[in-house]
Order: sequence, then structure tokens, then C-alpha cells
Amino acid sequence: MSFEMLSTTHFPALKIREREPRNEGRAATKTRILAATEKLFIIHGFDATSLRAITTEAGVNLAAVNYHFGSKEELFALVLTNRLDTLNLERVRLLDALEAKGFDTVNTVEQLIATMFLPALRLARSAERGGDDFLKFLGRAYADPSVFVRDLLAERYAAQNARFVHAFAKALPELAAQDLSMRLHFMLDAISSTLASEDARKLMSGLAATSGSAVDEDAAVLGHLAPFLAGSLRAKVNQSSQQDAIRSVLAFA
Amino acid sequence: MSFEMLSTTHFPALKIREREPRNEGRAATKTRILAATEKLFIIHGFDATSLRAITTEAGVNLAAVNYHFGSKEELFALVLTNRLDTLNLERVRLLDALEAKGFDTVNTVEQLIATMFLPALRLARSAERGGDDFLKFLGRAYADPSVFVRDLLAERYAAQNARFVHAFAKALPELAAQDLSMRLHFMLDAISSTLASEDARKLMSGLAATSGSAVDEDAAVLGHLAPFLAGSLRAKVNQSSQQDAIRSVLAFA
DNA sequence: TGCAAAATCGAACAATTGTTTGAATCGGTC
DNA sequence: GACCGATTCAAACAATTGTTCGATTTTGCA
Repeated sequence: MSFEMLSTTHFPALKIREREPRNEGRAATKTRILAATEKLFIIHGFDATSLRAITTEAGVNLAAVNYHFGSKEELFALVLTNRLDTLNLERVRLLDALEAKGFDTVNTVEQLIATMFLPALRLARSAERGGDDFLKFLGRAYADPSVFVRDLLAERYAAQNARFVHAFAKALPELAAQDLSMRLHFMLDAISSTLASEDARKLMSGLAATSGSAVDEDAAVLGHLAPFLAGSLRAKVNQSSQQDAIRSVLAFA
Repeated sequence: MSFEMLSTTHFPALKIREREPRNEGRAATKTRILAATEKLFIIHGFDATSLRAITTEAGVNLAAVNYHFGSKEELFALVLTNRLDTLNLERVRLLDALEAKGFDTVNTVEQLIATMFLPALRLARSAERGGDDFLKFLGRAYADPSVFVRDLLAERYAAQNARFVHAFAKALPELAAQDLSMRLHFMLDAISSTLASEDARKLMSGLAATSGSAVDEDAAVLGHLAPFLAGSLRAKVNQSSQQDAIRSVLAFA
């Protein structure tokens, strides 16, 4: 306990030290930079988030970022992998468990979709920060256009992604490889850019609010997500009546 | 005719003037800036495309952009609306025609999807530049994260977008408004980010290559796109067997 | 208390951004 | 050929970026 800290007890509510107490204060700068980086990354993405904006938000000196993290890229790499490593680890853990147990024979696709998205929903609640923020972060990360973020995610999680692609391929044997690839592309791009957009995320939390327990929340969200994603993946190509309907549109143009 | 120009005739093939001949040259600067802007916007987006990169690519002076277009934003607004105005005009024209004629009673959703995407496919072929570039441009435009581009598109094409939302709502009366909104969000976000990605676009052009005429190309692409997008929009929520499958995944976590 | 390492600070660095300026050049007309 | 408006040019502007430097302060341990 320092004298300075004792002195603040005279105005406990008003005069709070701008720096944390010493024991916490040791790591406080790094922690606050990480928190500020997350917050601003969610709002503006990698390119549009400057180190000055971060250090101002965190209330630390500009040079602190380079001192503690080396560079802007190293800082963001740490922020990204902190969140996404645990997410992807949990995803493959669930996939392993389900493959060991054996999938539902008729609703395999729904189970795979649930496996992909359940870890995000659960982390969104268990994380120390507001759950909505976790989904926002996820959306930003996978929708960020900077080459740095894209390369980082592609390299680091290539193996985990391949696991899911193979699992979907096995569950949808009748679907041509290029059709499956296109549809999965669509699905993942849609998820990420949707998570990054404000109003679509509100819809999902609205669905969750209608139910009781935490498990029910997840079930409610997945109950709305999985059917229509599965419907997208399972749809048959070249139905003749559909082809006729499409051709009637082409006739107008 | 300047002396300089006459002197170049000694090396007709080698020493070509960097500036166009006079009559074309009058507007050549503006045209080349517009072309370079499109090209670089497709690759890097709004924020990451600098005026110096544009003017270097176009082979003109840096100050030419501000002289001819006023500002970077005015330049990009022109490039964007040049492409997208005609696209959205064609979209609502098709929608008007189909509403006047009356939709197919069973495959209305497929027809609406075809109505949304056919103009893009046709413009991709009819445009003076390579068709692939048009789809790239479209994807970049709707996936660009800059507030400038997002605001421009949202304001300018709000009315046209609302037309399609209402048409889909009428075609899917059994679907709750919030579910429809979420699914359309997914669909449009997926389209735009997919068009911006290289490999997914290759898949689509691969589909188109398998067929003969231009109309067949469009039919082939839409034949693969429409069914699975329609399957996504039409999927029913809360199927009990699906719910059971999902809950069995939740039990693992 | 004193000392060495760690951490913070203000200031400046070089590079890049969009924009502006004033002189030089071009193009068509009298 | 001389003029004038339109265009192009090199150069500089102020603002912003990530990074580095040296001095100062703080911290933990003797």
C-alpha cells in the first residue's frame, strides 16, 4: 500500500487515480491496450484503427504499444489469436466428440452447423466482456479486408477449416465438389459479414431472448440458423420446374 | 501538330507518345483516371487506393484528379454510380415486367432470385471491360468497409432494395418478418463477399463454361445459384427432428 | 535508503495521405 | 502568328500514419 493510495481515501468516489494501483498497475498498461485495441478493431477494423486512437482510448503513452508489443501487427496478432484460438480449439473438440459418437444419420448437416456455431454462442456468454461484443469481434475479424488479418487467419486456422470441409463433404456425398465449395463459401462469408452488421445481430439476440435457460437460448438461435443453412446446402440442382421458371425470367431480358 | 510529335514518326513502333493524339487526348485524361480507379478499386477498395496509385496507373499528373473531379470522393462516387445505376435500373425494370406478367405460382422465389442476379450476369458480358471485372467490381462495392462507400450505396439504392424485400415477403408469407430479414441479409452479404473473392468466382465461371449460348450460360449459373438460395429462404423453422439433432450436439458442450 | 531495471514520457523521425498553388504548356480562334 | 482559356506540370502544403529516441519516472529488491 502506498501513501498515495491511502490519500485517495479522502475522496473515494471522486478522486480515482488515473493509473491502476501498483500490483495490477504492472500489467495494467498492456491490458488496457489490448482492451482498447479490441474495442476499436470491432468498430473500425485493422487499417482504420491507428495506434494513436488506441493509446488515447487506453489512456497510455503512444510509445507504449511498440514498447510492450513490438509493432502494430504484433499487437493485433495477439488480440486476434487470443480470441480465435480458443474458439477454433473448441470447434474441433466438439467435432472430434461428435465423430467419435457418430452423427445423426438424417440430420448430419444440422449437427455440423450446430458444431460450427455453438462454440461462438457459448463463448459469447462466458467471455468476460459483453456477449454481443464477442460476436461483433468475430464478424469483424473474418470480414476484415486487410491482407494482414486475412493472411493470419488463413494460415493459422487452415487445418481446422479443412476438417469441417471434409465433414460436410461426407455428409453431402451427392453434391458435386465445386457446388459444395461454392455453398460453403457462401455460408461462411454470410456468417462473418452478418455478424459484423448491427441489425442482423439484433435479430439473433431477439431470437435468444424468447427462451428461458442458456441452453434454450443456444437451441433457439441454432433452431433458426441451422434449418435455413442446411436447406441451402441440401438443395438439389437442375430441378426441371425451377429451370423453367428461371428461363421465363431470362425471356424478359 | 507539334514538332515533338512529328519527330516520333521516325520510330513508329517503338517510340509511342505517352499522351494520346489530340482529339481523343482531350478527354483521355479523365477516361484513363476513371479506368485506373476502377481497376485499383477492384483490387484494393476505397481506403487503400491512393490518388498517387491512381494517377501513376493512369499515367497522368497527380493534380489531374482534383482538377477534373474535385476530390477523391467525387471521383469514386462517379465510378460507383456509373456502374451501379444501370445495374439497379435494370433490376427494377425486370421486376416491373415480372410483376406485370405475374409470377410463377410455385417457383416465385427462384424467379425473384433470377431477377436480382440476371442483370449482373448480363452486364458482365455486355460491358466494354472483361466480364469477370464487372463481378469483381460489384463484389468490392458491396463489401467495401469504408463509410463513404457504404453510405453512398445505402442512400442511393434504398428504394430499389425495398422493392425486392417486399416482393420476397409476398412470396414467402409463412415466414416471420424477422426470419425473412435475417435470411435476406445472409443472402446479400454472401453474394457480395463471394463476388469479391477470387476462387468462388472461378467456380461460377466454370459453371458458365459448360454450356453453349449466352442465354445458356446465364441459365447454368442461375440454375446452380437459385436452387440453393431458394432452399435457404424457404426452409422451415422448428422441425422437431432437426431440433433433436441440434440438442444432441448441445449435450456435448 | 539506494540502486538497477522496467516502464512511461514528450518529441521527433520518415513516410504517406489528399489537396492546393502558380508557372508552364497545349489547343483552338481571331 | 498572337492571343486566351483549358489543361498539365512540378512542387509544396498540412495532416496523419507507424516507429524510434533519449530523458525521466516508477518499481522491486538489496
